[in-house]
Amino acid sequence: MLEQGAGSGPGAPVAAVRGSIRDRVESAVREALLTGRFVPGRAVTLRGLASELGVSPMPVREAVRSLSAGHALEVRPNGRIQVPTMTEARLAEILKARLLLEPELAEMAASYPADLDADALAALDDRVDESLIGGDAETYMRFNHAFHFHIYRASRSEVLLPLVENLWLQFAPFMRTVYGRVGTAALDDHHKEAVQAVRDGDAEALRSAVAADIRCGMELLDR
Amino acid sequence: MLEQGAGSGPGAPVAAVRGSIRDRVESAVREALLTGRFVPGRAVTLRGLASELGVSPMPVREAVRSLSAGHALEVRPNGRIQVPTMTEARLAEILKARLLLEPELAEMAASYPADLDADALAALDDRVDESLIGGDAETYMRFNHAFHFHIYRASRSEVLLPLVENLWLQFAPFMRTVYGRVGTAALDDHHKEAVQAVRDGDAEALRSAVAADIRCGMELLDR
DNA sequence: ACAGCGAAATTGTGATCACATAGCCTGTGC
DNA sequence: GCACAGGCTATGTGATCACAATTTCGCTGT
Repeated sequence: MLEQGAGSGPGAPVAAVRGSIRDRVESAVREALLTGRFVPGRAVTLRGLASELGVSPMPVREAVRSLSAGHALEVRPNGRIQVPTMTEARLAEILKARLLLEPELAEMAASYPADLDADALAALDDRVDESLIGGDAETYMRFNHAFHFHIYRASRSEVLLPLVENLWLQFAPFMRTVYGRVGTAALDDHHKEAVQAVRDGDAEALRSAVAADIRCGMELLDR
Repeated sequence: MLEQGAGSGPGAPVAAVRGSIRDRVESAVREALLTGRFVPGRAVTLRGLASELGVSPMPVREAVRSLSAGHALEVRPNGRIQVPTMTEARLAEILKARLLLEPELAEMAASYPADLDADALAALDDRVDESLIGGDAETYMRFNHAFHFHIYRASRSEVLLPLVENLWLQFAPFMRTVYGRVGTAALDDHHKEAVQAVRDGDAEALRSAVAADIRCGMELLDR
């Protein structure tokens, strides 16, 4: 379920992955949350994750603790851990926060056209469209995330960006269940406008495109 | 240094030592950061904290991991942990984020006048003024934090509030060093206007007062 | 067949140990 | 006097063990 790349055999440090085992675990869980492989309400156990990833429970404890600090995972009163369930109030707040922060990041990013790299962005959008047609929700979520954060990362933000990353971790699992119900075909994003804004170097247009894209995803939920 | 017993002054609720040792450790460190007892650049070691608090390094590891996830503590490339140092860019972003989120929380809070409790809020502001005159930066920071979050908590926010808490953890240690240099006497907040707005039940006025208060603290830094 | 109870398994928490590495300090040679 | 090398210490990381609380499952009695 969570295997990532090369075999996790002992003695094979897997040069590609960086640093500590804890970081690998955290990356794996983040990826699972962002692509919707972890469904809301799903129980997450330390030993379970540990054995899935072939590591001891120790690094899992720290990774899970780190994620639950940002409400990407939920620690229930009895101590058990699970993927948070969504409520109407929480979703409304997440969308409010997104509309406040993400357009701001987009506007900041417009100051660094080289980092924005319109061609790379357009290529990502193509992959988004492909997966939309294919109806593969997991792939769609991966590339949609990549598209957005390709823009946001260009802002070179140290503060807003981590906040937004947390927000995505919080609503991604829920979105996956929505796509499971209504499918992905009905989605129409505003990525094209964003790409054009990047090509034009129009910061305000980029901000608007991002805001429109977020609102668009929101409307999907009224059904 | 980190004791959180009866010695702590009023206004320092410190979450009444619930449950796990890890939570106690995390609360203690949060409190130390928010009141400026942890100065930027200060080294934080697991064993050091553990012995200070009289616990084993294990719960400290998780508490520190949790805090570093929100950039309240910084894990350096070599693995060492320290209170983050402030940069101009980071500070600018934090203030931008505060101006985006905190007025929003204030406006949301206006929907719950009972929770806002104008009298309690005014009492907190009195304590803020007292400590401003006394020049006790640590007490001032404690009550200023209590004042703001008394308002914010009334919003019953589940998403924005944790984000703002993280922001405060990030800039509080730096503010302490500023107060150490310029003193607290020169501070003029907009708390009175906020209290009045609460009494009037004027959401827009409350939002403006909070925004003005944040901008005010920002101007202090240009010197 | 079903409700109630008790044993067993699961799970998070905390402690202790082992280890590799990065700092730091001291001692030595120039 | 100063630069450098050596060992020594401090520190984070990961593993394993013990334990209490909770859940879960199976058994029993009616």
